[in-house]
Amino acid sequence: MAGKSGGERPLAESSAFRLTVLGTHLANDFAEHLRAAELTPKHLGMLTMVEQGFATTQDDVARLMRVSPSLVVRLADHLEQRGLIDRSRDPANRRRHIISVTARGRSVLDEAGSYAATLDAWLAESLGPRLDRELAGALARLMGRLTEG
Amino acid sequence: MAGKSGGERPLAESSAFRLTVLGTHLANDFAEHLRAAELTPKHLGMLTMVEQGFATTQDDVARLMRVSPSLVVRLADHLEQRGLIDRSRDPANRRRHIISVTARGRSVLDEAGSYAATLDAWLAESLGPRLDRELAGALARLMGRLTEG
DNA sequence: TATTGTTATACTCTATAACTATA
DNA sequence: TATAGTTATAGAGTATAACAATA
Repeated sequence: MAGKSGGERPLAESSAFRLTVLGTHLANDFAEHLRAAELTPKHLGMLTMVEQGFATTQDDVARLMRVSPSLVVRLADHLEQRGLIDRSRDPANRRRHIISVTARGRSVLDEAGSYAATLDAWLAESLGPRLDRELAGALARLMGRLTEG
Repeated sequence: MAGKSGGERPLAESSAFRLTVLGTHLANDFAEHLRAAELTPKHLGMLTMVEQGFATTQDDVARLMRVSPSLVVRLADHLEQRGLIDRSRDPANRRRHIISVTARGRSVLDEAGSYAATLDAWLAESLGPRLDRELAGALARLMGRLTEG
């Protein structure tokens, strides 16, 4: 009886597990939508982290998104080639690249936001007004935890 | 002014976008934890869908998880080799493989559930009792939508 | 002719390791 | 000696297409 049916809640009822399932489904939706622009959800994530001011260098992005620095190079190359970000040396520390989102990058974010609104509408329709508002509140809090720590 | 700053909520405040970010982070945590057992989050997802009765054949799994049938073959091979599922022909329709979770499979799910509980604890600690309960309610509803449709 | 599953193949994503340049 | 970024390489994950078996 070593941890056999250990009294805990089953995996399928765990909020963490449910968040991964839902998150994966929605990430698939974003991926399909972004394919036309030759972008992936990770590109969008990086763009957002920079635009929101949570990351200003590639190193920031790597830590925040928990991906390898070499992947950030690829993402940044890709975004820069398409004119969605600018890279400039930090004069204070010439090892760093300071990333900024261009006007075209912001318009990509706007367009993605408008697609996100259609997904949000599906959520709202599934949840009804009260649960939808409660979900939004919880997610806002959790995003804060991710970007702070 | 073609959809420039189109009055919508910014991407970063979309619940759908936040769910993908959170879901990806948590999926990373699951992936790290599962690595020791040579399993991925997708293996766990398949195991759960079968154990919960939402999928009984490989085709069900493919549709429910939105992955290709050929990937399901690989996942099933992997799980079967480790004794976590059984595959048997459906006598009523000999094209189908009926999947069932073995005792060892259930103990893997139990162990994963106990890891999920530690992630849930982090969520609860971040949210406090009320938001945590509200999140759980919203997620339960949304999971229902995924498995029904 | 459509469904279920399988195999062969190729491609995308991502990490690791070795390297450059700054500090 | 440590940090930021890059390059080269290899591995994991996944889809597509062609196929076999059954309905």
